Amino acid sequence: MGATDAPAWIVLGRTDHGAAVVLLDANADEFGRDEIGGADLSSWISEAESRWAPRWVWHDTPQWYAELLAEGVRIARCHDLRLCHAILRDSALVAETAAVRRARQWDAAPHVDAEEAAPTLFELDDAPRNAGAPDDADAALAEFVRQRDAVAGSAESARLRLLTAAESAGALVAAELRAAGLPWDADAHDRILVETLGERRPGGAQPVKLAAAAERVRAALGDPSASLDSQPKLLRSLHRVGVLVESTSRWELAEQRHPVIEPLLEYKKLSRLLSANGWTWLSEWVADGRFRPVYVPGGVVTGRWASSGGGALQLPRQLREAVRADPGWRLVVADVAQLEPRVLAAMSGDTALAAAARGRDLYTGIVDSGAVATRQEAKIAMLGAMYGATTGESGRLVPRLRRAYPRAMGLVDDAARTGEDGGIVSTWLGRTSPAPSAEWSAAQSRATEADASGADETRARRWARDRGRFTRNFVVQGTAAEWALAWLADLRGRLAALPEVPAERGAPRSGPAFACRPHLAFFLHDEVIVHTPAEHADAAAQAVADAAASAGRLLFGDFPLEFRLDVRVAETALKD
DNA sequence: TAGCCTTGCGCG
DNA sequence: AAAGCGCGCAAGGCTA
Repeated sequence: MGATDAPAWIVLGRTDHGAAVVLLDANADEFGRDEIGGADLSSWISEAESRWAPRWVWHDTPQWYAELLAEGVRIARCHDLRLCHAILRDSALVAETAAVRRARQWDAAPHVDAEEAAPTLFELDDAPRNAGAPDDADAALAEFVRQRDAVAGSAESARLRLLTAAESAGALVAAELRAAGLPWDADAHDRILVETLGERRPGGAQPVKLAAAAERVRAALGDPSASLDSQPKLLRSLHRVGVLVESTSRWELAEQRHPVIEPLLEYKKLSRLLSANGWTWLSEWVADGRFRPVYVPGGVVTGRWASSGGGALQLPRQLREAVRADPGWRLVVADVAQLEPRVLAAMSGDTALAAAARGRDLYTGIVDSGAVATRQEAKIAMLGAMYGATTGESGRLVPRLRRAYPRAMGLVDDAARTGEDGGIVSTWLGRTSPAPSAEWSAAQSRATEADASGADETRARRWARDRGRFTRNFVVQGTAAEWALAWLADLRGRLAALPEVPAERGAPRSGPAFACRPHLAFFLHDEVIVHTPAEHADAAAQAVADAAASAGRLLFGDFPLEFRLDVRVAETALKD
């Protein structure tokens, strides 16, 4: 690495023998280019990172960063071309999307590890969508320039810069979360399973307590061979003994009075634990004291992360006790109180709702304002407003919120109306909802034709309402996801600046780039878990809180709203 | 027998 | 059977 001006950006691309690097100045003008052999790549990147702290531009974060992390190289900033392409291509804030939209090769699905990919992935007729984004430097540079132009040409370029930076930072976090893993105590998990399901039995037989529950169900059904795992068969068995339900869901069963109900609900609960997070899950997903789920940034239309494998987004609260810090380490478990209503208050500029949220539980604040009588009512009403409830208690309470918080409610009502009319809506930073499908539009025009049937009209109206509820929620859920990305990105930086502990106090199972300092270990929409040496736990907890305040300012400036956190420092993630 | 669909339930 | 959004996953049943 020779003497050269500091590049603001470095574009990376694959070559046959390693990587091509393109050095760009702050205007994204190229002023240098080099080829690095594969064996030297991580050390070159490491040195460039410490010398210049550039923003790395690459086609797809997991395909570059996983390997760097494995070799102990951490970077501060990147620009993920695939993720940013998806945002800019659809954003209503971009005035001229044609160039980005034309670059179809960047419409790539999230990368899936070769070992996890099903063979069919490459046989489908929409193969180009799954082919992955181009990985050579010239293609990356060209796409980067297109994206820069798209952002620069926007009247809201500051928001789009923030969004693309946050999305890219999220991609780094996702790779780091996978590399670090969530500390998981397999023995504690096993104890929970044995305690709940009973002793494991050989030969694939059901564990003791589960089998006992099954026997009680069969006794109540008067049928020793009744099948409990097949919905149609179970339904017929229930009908035979006079339990006339239409489904076998918990909600409907719970309303029935019959000796079979209690053991059946018990059986379903235990059976669910066994199949979703039993010993099979444990041996498949927990290795060497870590649960390493695959996070998929931007995997949900709203901008939330999805996950692939391991059910990272569905870990039952029941198992939280198995999340356990390494010896001498602690967990900082933090979640945001009522994130979405707070985000709604901020983005709509509703000072009355912000006032209700100040210094307290937001739902309590709504009660104190006199809009509704109880906290439970406030919660049901607020969720109903954000999800589009029209019936039941929720639908009945929403109008009271409309009177008390017209600006906030006006924002979601407008989003719903736009969606019903076939329009698109955008989050605070500019992520934009997909346009309606051709089928949806066809159904709407069909309903306006002179010979449209009543069924045509009913269907069109139902689909319009469905879409209205989607766009109503999109703006809130999507902006909440943006806030959470900003929180994560800021927190990641703060944790990296905390002091290391000596190597012998490290958490070697967390991977070389994290082993000796506080690091993120889990993220779920509005919650983070940080794994930290005990002596830095307070500093890490402070970082979590400071990052939340920082994220609020980054998105909403001086708007008087706090994002309250519930922060706990403990050895397990068990909720008290 | 593979692949798709439905049901049900876990999470926010 | 949730009312009212967004997901992933396992299991059974159906179909080609």
